[in-house]
Amino acid sequence: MTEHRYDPHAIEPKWRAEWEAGDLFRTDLEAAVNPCYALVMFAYPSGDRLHVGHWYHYGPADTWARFQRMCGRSVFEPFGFDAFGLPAENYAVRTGIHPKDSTDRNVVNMIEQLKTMGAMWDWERTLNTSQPEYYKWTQWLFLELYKAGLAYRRAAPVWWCPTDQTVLANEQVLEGNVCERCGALVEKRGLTQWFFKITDYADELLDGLDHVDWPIRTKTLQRNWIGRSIGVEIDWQVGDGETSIKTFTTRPDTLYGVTFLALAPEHSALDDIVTDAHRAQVDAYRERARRLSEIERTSTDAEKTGEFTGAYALHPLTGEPVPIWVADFVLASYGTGAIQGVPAHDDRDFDFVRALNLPIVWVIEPASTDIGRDEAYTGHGTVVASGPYTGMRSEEMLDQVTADLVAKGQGKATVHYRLRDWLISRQRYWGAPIPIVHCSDCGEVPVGVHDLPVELPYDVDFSLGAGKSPLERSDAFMNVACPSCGSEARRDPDTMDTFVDSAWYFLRYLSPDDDERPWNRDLIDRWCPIYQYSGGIEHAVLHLLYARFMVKAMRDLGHLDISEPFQRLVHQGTITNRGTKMSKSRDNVISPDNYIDEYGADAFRAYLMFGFAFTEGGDWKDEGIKAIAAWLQRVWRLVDRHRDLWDESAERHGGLADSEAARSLQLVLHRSVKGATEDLASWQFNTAIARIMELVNECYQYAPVEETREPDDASLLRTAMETMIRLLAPIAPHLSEELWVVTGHQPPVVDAGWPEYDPEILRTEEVTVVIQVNGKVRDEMRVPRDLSDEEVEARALAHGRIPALLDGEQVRKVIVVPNKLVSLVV
RNA sequence: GCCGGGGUGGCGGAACUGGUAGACGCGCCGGACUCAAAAUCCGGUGGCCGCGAGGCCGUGUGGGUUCGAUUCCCUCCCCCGGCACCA
Repeated sequence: MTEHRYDPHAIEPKWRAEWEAGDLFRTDLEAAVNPCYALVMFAYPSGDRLHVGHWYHYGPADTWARFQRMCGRSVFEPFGFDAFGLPAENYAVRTGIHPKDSTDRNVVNMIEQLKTMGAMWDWERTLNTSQPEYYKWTQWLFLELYKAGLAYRRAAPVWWCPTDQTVLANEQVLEGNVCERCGALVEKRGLTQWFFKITDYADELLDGLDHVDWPIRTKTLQRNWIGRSIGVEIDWQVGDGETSIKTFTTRPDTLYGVTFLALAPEHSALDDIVTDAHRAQVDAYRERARRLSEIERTSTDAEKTGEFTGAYALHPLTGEPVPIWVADFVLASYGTGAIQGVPAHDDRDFDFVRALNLPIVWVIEPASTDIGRDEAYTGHGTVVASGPYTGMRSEEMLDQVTADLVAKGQGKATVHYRLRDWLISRQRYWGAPIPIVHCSDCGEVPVGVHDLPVELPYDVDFSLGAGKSPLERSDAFMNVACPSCGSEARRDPDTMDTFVDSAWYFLRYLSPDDDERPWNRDLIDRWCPIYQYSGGIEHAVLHLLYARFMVKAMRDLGHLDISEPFQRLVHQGTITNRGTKMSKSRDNVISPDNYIDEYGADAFRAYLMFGFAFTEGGDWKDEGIKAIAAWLQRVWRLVDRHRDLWDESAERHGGLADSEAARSLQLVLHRSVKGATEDLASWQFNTAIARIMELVNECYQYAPVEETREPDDASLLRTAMETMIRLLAPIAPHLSEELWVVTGHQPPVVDAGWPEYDPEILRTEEVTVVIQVNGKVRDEMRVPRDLSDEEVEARALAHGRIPALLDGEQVRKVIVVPNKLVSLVV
């Protein structure tokens, strides 16, 4: 028997070439059986080398997809590139290399490396958002939304990044004032920009979350971001009823606790209501507020300030006058820009009256009495000092007072959202041009569908202009005949947010070469919603929200029949090095290349799956990959040592050996299949591999190196190893393919079917039952399965040292958990 | 502050609906093989006490429910992520 060494570098390229030659991963989309669209978030080609993060995400995702295919499903696993965007453009500005050139080069290099992963990607169906064949349809989407009134242009205070020289969407501003892309501090500017009306879908975006199988964390992030507040708008008459002010509150049950109203400094009614005696101070206050940055104004630490307007509003229920203040902690952008001040039951209002020495009126008593009056009580409780409502539960009053206000015409039930419309225009070069023409006669005119794409010109000075889109410098691009009247007009110089590109790419994968329509509706009906999506949680309120919006909007415009794009979602964790995120500036980047050169792609994949819990990630350890590489060698040796079992000339025997060792192997075999099956299905790769390790260990136990085997044993051992190879196939695809052939089978192992287990075999004849005395484990016994409770109790009482432990004491209670334990209480 | 997630051996991490805590692996200790080492194969490995049988303790803290709690309830502490004058 010659020893054949496991050499990943010989095996891996060989099998990848075979798979490619056999067109193995080109899914027949029309003839799909039980379709499984396995989607990974596509890649951003900003560098040309894959990093550990790519492998950590894509390797396990492919393992999951391979598992599904082995289970008999038609699996579609595409890959593409999110190629437009800031990093490529900033790189271009820095180096002078055109973003198209660097991006195209990076894509080629990345594909080459991605192929070494041995994944099932269908490279015939790939896409690149920076290609006209793709962005033509991104522009088409824009026009569809525009026609439906879901894309509109308006002047608004928007976030501006001074470093990237462009506006940003709210979702791209982190921690209140940091650019998601470059980390610079952003500022507010009043600009005319394009928006998508995502707020029209706020309710559906919220409610739809109840019907998708996503991590709770992610759903919570989206829910908080959308921020639905159900409340009531209350009308306040000012003076003799000439003017009225609307406030928004979620707590109308505190209405009798109102001691002031406060308006945002930008509130439009201020000029009308302020009295002459207070006008100078109020104007000065407003001017001060205007000068303060958004950051300073919205800082929770800042001492609250305000100015009395001299005006009073009439309390809608009591008719009492309520002083009206202007205060900068009230935001013009939320609700009605005016609030009812209830210092007793709102933290901010409490701070406000503390700073300005205004009165406090308590109207809700907490259930517990140990709450002092040195802070606001924001919970619910019993209503006091509130006219006819006194004595009610505050929750009750909330509904009642809302109904009463509505009936009297002094209020209406309203819902407010934190979500704002999606700002999609960017003053940058490297993106899809907005397909709008500005005509001095006709105004904004959409480009005709047949004139799409509006091509992004290559030959443009893409250096950063002072707040202007680089495209604006290109007369060749800008000057165009008005599509409506034919007179000279100018194109919109902005490009679209790259999140527009990525909001629909998954629809395009199914028919990436179709130049007649953006997507093939029949195929989408068959393959969508996407059965399984995987990617980083950092997109929880960006890409994942935008894509959901886009699908819903396209459904309403009659282009789709689905309401949610992604049925199931998982997030990979992050791999760190020495406890911190890998980055070039920290000089702690782990390069996959070195490890793959040393251990092979299978070992690299397997390490990432075994060394971490997929959704958690963790710190890179060199010893970890060494260990898994050694284990793959161990697997190889196991099969290699027993090659003669598959010798054609040897006579094969059926039947199972009836020995203790054989029964044990049989049991572990079926237990491993069960465990690996369940764990792979739920992305628990580390435990799936643990189950396979147990099987390998058991095979070694069963056939120690020096021992000869009986023919019957050979049959069982052969089955065990063949099963083991198939269980390993999704994880280490190259090695498994090789072993599958070594053991006399036809490739590919990915179509060899998934092993099944026999639940009857797992139901062993004997079970170990634990005996507890007073809750402590004292002994255990082997008994026949499914023994009656009475018999188990009787045996336990007589077993081993149990009688001695009980020492004649009366057993007061006995609990029997069938086939597991018996608990004796004395 | 609010919302979400999490705290388990020296380490990575397991544990189904409450039922033997620590699977699997790393590391470490021991054995076999070897002139030797590496590699490999086999065994051991939560802590403390004990020659031993065995006992006690142990899943961030303190309490509770239960025959039995990593799991359920309450209190508090710490870590991670998100949101943050959103009314």
